[in-house]
Amino acid sequence: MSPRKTTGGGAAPRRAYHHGDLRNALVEAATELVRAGGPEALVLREVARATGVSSTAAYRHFENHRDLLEEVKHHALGMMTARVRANLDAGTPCADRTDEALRRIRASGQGYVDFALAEPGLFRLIFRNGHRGEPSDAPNAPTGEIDMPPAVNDESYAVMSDALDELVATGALAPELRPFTDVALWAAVHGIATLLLDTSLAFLPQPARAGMIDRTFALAFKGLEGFRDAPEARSDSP
Amino acid sequence: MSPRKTTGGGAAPRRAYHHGDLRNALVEAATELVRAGGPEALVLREVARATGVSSTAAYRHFENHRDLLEEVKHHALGMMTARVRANLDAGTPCADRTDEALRRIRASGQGYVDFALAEPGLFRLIFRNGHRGEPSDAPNAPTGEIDMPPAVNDESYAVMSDALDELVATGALAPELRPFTDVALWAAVHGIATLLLDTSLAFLPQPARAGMIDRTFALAFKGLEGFRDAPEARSDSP
DNA sequence: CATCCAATGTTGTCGCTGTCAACATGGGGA
DNA sequence: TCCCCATGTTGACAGCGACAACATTGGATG
Repeated sequence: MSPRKTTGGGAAPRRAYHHGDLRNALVEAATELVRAGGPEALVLREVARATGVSSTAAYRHFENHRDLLEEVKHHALGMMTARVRANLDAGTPCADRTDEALRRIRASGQGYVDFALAEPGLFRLIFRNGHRGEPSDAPNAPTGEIDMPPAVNDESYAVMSDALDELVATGALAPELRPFTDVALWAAVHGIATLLLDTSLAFLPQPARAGMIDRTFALAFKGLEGFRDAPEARSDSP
Repeated sequence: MSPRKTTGGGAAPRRAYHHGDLRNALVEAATELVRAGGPEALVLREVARATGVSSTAAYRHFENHRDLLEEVKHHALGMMTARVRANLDAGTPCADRTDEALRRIRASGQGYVDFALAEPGLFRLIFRNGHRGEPSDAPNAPTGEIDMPPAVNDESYAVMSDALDELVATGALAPELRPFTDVALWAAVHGIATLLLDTSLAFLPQPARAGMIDRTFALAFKGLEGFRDAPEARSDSP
């Protein structure tokens, strides 16, 4: 089945000592485990077993369990951004710049939630710091820069962030409110995805879950609409 | 130190064979472990060690690892609701019914985030389904009822939910938009808390983090403001 | 083409964990 | 007073991550 780098054409008896592409095969198998059972399901020995290799073979390609997990995380993150981008390209662009920016925000957010619900195991892995037994905590670390790109998934986050800049450019978003609004939108989208996965909301029938997503998006976009003018102006009309 | 159920007043030599309150002591020690290192740090043998008891003693009070974890979860959830309630009672009530409802929503949300940032280990445990190796997935399970209380923490959630009902009563929230809006608000609050804990946002300096929380709340409340009228009316003025 | 070495894979082992069965203890009801 | 069962202990097993020592090659070098 899998393309082994065997010398002759013999079937099974003479197993190739060197796998040829073990690293990728391990990542693949590990990804499958995480997809099926979440981050906790990634067991080194089982990955080796699934790949048909000895228990410690993985140590030639990864430092330790954590290292392999990190690799799978990157892999999963790639799948996620791909999904977001696909969802982005699926829709038809709007002529109006503001509408187009809003469309992109909505599309990327929808793709984000779609991925989370379609691949809960991978999604849980992506948002996970703190390995087995580690303190998993590093508050106020030495990052220095405030305006660093704070995203986890650079691309899909950049889409939304750029769209917000575009809203500022078209006058649909008050410049004073631009900072941190990307994070606020991200929070809404990430929050509904997480809640639908990790709380009792997971047990609700599909229509209710869809309604919750819609309402969350509606709330966020209504809020964004309200961000058109700076908060200082208390009067209803100029 | 700890009140053992010894017969005499002797100091140490004659250890009481029966601990007397082992169950609570175990939960306490386990909670401390989770507080320090997150859910993964809960190790049965270490809990026993910390309590000064044999490795398998816990099995007289809990079915297994998962069972103890679940108990700690309940314990942690109690702490969280306590924090929310404290934050709620700390503020001064508003005279206006609408303002008071909004104040309660904001206060409970703020308490929610405060707890998450103050106790990341416990917070992570609370929002966690899927044990070691389990599928951790149960979509569209047999819950039947749609309008069941979907919350994890009944009390603090009920506060917000009741406040939304109050907003409908005072005319500050369109009745058509009332369903699922509780979840949408919860998503925003839960989202920002989760992001600040589990992503690179955790490394940003405090002012930036505070700004993100503020902006998230502002976005949510602006959205709530926009929920005053039903979405069908497209005109700007009646 | 022959040689050898470093990359790659294996075996054996250690300490740790969760869990079970069998045994020990003793407090409180008959 | 006695004895039973809840409570705690000891010993063991399998599975895990990780390391050290060994085996096997493929490809660069002569």
